[in-house]
Amino acid sequence: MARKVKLAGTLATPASEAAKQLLGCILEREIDGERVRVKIVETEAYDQTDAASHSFNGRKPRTDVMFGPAGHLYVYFTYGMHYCCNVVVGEEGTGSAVLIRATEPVEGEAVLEKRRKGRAGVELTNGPAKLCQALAIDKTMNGHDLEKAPLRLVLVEGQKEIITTKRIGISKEKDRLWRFYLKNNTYVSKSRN
DNA sequence: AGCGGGATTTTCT
DNA sequence: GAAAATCCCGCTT
Repeated sequence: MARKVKLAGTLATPASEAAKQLLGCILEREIDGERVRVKIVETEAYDQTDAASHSFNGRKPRTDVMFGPAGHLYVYFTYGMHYCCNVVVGEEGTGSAVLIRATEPVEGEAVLEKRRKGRAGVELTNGPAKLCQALAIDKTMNGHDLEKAPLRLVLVEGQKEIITTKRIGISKEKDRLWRFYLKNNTYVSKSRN
C-alpha cells in the first residue's frame, strides 16, 4: 500500500537503484480541477558517468535541475516537438535522474483521453513523450518539487517482478542494462530490447 | 508487420 | 551543421 515518505531522502540513491524503486509508484496530477493518477511501469537510469546522459557534459543551464536535490522533476524538450520527464535522484550534485518511459492509468482516464485526442487504452501513456502529453507536462514544470501539487509523486513499497534490459533510443552506452519495467505489464512501451 | 520520412528546437562540435 | 533519452503517418511487403 502507498505510504507517505520523504522523497528526497528515499531517492538519494544511485540512479539504477532509484529507477527500480520508482516502478509501481504513483504520480498524482491535477488538470483543470480533475484528479488523475497513473502508475509508473517503465523507467531508465541516467547519471553523470554515462555518455548517454544529458548531465555527462557537466552542469549547464539545461541540466541544472538534474544536479539539484532528489524528488524534483527534470523536463526536457527533444526532436523539435516532444517533452520527456525525469525524476531527479541521487545525492545532490551527482547529475542523476530517472526517465519515466511508461505509465498505467489508475484514475481520471477520461482526462488523459481528451489530452491525447483520438487515442485510448494503452496508447495513452506507453511512451515518454506520450505520457507527458497526456499528463500536461511541459517545460514550465521543469524543476517542480514532486512533494507539491499539482503534480506529486507517491512512493509505493512492495514486491514487484522487474525485467532489466538495454535502454531505448540512444547511440552511446548502448550496453548498459539500465532500463527497467514491470513484468507482464501491457502499458510498457514495446519497442526493442 | 515493417520500413522510412517529417516535424522542428536545443545543444554540442 | 548534425544529432537528439520520440511519435505518427503513409507506403510497401
